[in-house]
Amino acid sequence: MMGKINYDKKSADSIYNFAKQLTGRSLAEVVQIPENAGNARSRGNLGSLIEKYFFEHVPPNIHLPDFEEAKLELKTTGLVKDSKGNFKAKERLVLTMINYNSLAKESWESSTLLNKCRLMLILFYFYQKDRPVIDFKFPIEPMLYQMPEEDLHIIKRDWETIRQKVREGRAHELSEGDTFYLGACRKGSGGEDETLQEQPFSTIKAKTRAFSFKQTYLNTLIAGHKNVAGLISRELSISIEEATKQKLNPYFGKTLNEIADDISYEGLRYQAKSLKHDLLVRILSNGKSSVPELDKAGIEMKTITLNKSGKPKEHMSFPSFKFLEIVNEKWSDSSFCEKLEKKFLLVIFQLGRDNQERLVQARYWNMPYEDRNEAQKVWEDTKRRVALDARNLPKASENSIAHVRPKARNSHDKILTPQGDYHVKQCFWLNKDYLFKVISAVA
DNA sequence: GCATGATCATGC
DNA sequence: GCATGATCATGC
Repeated sequence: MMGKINYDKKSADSIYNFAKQLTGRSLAEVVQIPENAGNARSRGNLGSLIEKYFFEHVPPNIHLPDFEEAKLELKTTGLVKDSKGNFKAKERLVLTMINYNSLAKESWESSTLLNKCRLMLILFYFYQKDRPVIDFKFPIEPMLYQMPEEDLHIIKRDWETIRQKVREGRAHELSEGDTFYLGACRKGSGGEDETLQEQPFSTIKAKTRAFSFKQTYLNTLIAGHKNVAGLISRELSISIEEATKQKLNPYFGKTLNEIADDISYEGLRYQAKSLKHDLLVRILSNGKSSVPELDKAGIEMKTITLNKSGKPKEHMSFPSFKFLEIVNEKWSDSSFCEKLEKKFLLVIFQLGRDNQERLVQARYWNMPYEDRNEAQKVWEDTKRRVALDARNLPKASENSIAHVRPKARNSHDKILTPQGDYHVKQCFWLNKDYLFKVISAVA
């Protein structure tokens, strides 16, 4: 245990410096946690334990920053390691609960969210399954987070998008795909016994939601590349949509060959089926292999190629699922559900009479609520049928929106089914007829 | 011509 | 070694 250094509750810097004592240590290594703290020692909320035993501080009401005088909100959030051993966010960062009735009346400047979370001290612990929370180490320095100028206008607009949906009486239709960095995430049980909330402009009750920073956005903060110069011009503070359009503008109407020439891309010989996607990533990132702004917002870029008559040539695939997992999964926790709640950047190519594909359109889209419900039916049906016979799954002709088909390296790329045999890997696909409807609708 | 099954090259 | 973002190929 360390000698106790005092801190000044009125000073964010002082609180920040005090918090640094945790770096490289666990809570239990820094302060004595009473034995009688009971369950809290092992499974309690680490954030509350930090407040109580480390800061010895009692926060005011939930609408104010935890350190009211310093206008500083304290957050404690988990890290895990990715396959390369780098830290990434275990989950999204919940900022504050949404009250639909008051949100509808708020302005951004006087909002509960900004008032509470304008300045945050974020403590990152390394999550380890089955260990007591007081033994989780804090492997990296705490972060004093103030919304960066180049992110602020995007977060503000996200907030306005959410408020707008509430003002339209559509709080029950909210989805994380509505927005870029700030999400309205589900909060609470989510099961059959979920308590739903009133909303001001509709009699339909809505799921309990909270404002949160998307996991993808948090990841970029952790990776420390939030300041990389990329898609967005800081001076202009333009929207992500506008920045995308500007980047792609020179290439509309051009063939793949012409585009590749323009950006000195040598890879056209290459036969990967992701050629167009790869080309676009290079354009949007100025030659790099990822686009930080799309990553931050968790945006899925998908290409659609139209045949000569203007209809999509192919269905749209998603990552494969595992037979043994889907049978025990819940729709709201499934990766297909998570994907469909995202925002998509659809980049459209069209095959011309000369058999050349040209870039014709780029648009943002997220899947409407009713369509997500329809996709859920396909998913539920798939779950049910996998348990009965993994070789008999929903076909494209059975539903207007989605179906299931193979997605594998080849016919030998198989995994175990509940029936005990091996069958080629499958994934969910959005039907091309549905995609045609999507891109035909006025933006 | 469409529905379904099979497969590509790449990057991590 | 495998997931990824897709396109190719075949049979009806």
